[in-house]
Amino acid sequence: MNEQLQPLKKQPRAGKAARSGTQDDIVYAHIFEAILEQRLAPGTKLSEEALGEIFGVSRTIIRRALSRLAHEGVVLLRPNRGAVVASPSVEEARQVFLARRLVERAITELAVQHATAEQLAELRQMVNDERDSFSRGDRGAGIRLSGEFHLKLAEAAKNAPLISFQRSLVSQTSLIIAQYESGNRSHCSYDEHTQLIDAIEARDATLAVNLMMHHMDHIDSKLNLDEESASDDLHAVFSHLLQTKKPGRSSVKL
Amino acid sequence: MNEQLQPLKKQPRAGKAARSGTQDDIVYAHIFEAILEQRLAPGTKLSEEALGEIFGVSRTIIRRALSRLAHEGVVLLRPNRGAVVASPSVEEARQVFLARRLVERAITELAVQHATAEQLAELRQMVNDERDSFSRGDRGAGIRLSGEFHLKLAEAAKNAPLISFQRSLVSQTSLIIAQYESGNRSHCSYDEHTQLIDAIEARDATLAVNLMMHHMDHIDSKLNLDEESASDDLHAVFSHLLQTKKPGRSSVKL
DNA sequence: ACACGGCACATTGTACACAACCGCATGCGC
DNA sequence: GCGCATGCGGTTGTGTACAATGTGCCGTGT
Repeated sequence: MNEQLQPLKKQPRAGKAARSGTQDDIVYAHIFEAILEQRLAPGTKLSEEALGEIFGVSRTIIRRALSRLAHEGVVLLRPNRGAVVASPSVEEARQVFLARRLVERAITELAVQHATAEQLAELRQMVNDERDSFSRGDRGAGIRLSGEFHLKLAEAAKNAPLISFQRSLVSQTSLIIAQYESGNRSHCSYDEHTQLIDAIEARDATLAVNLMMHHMDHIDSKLNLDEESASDDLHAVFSHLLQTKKPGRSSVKL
Repeated sequence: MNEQLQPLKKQPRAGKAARSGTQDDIVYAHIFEAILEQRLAPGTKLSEEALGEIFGVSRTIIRRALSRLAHEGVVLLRPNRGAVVASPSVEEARQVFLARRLVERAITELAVQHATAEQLAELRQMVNDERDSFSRGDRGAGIRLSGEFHLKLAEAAKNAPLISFQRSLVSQTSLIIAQYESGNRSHCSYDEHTQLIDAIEARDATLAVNLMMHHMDHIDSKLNLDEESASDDLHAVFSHLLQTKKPGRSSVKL
């Protein structure tokens, strides 16, 4: 219960997604990463005090990070009752995907217009990183990098509100993928990402948009939203029974 | 400096936009309203302590409200340097309007599909309130209600992420209108709103979308973004010189 | 006279202490 | 035996003290 990390004051945190930034960012990134990698299951309670001890900061910092996560939809903040990892219902997942189609189409068109050579190079680099993660079998990093690819693409569209919205959608999508993805197939084939970059570099808006829409089709075709639609509510209802701090033994005694 | 309001603990706050909710909401709504009504000019510094005294709450509450306003883009939060009322540049305004066209189109299509009779009735009621405000000459309330109309429409679209995004876009749009609107024309003709409701009620998606797009055209044609485009960067740069707590005397001595 | 450096003030960032609230368990009454 | 009231533990909500940072002013040196 009180296994405490280093107070992370001086930790450069070269690893993973932890941006070198304020303590907020570090805590935020760590929790977010833990959620994406399913080390924190949907429904898990996120106690402020416990997190504060773990990261060696006060509840103030934790609270801000949780607030930010709640704003992006990956954490649910219940007044007077604490925060839990969000467990998006099938309906919520559908809404997120609908919104994403909309936004990705617009982003693609804008990126065709505005993407610079440098940005395209960065995008190609990200696809490489993504491929590496999958080849290493690091599923969590793969999901995260794949999301960051789409976020980077949004930056190429040069529209601040869309970037912000995309960030929220990508976060939620990652959570949904982590929760609903069927089988062991790679959820976001990097080949499609590469083709997309090619189309953007060729300034072929029609092709790029078509590729993106097919990409979206592939993503949600890999999720078994339809099948679980009946049991979904139950899963959400009972998910708090499955709080497993340690992996394994995650079943509930009946 | 220390003219303090009632501690607002027991104030039912029947007036205006102050929803009956937590203290956060009240402070948030008041500051937001003040910004829309231009009682707080863009660039004005929002000191936590001063606001705390004014509203009779501690800095904790103020800080949350400011954070929320910053999320919606109407307040700029500079680390270690406090919060100021955002002063969107022409470029930022263009980005917001681009995003809004996108979102409003989608919302309109979805609203045609999903709007209930009850929601349509509420929308008509809001148009009435809006007309009343303009006939009373209450420009701030008019801008706010007009924004709330578009937000209500988003709710009819039944897509949570879009609603959240629309809330942010509407807030920023309101600020832009307050800052850039030329002349004294009503900025958002309620006639167009009424026609839009009619088209939605008739389930005529094509007509509704056309009306909405024309509505968007009208809104930004009323702003003189183009004219100020040359001086805009300068305006943003020098806006901190114009911090006028008292109206009048807002010019900078050269 | 101007520029640079240091000091003092003001404001924000953080942590902590106390208060309020919720959920649960125990025990009483029916 | 069942249902409800009440007390208790724990968690969150809020206020406040202290630390850290940024800003502006003033003095000094060139």
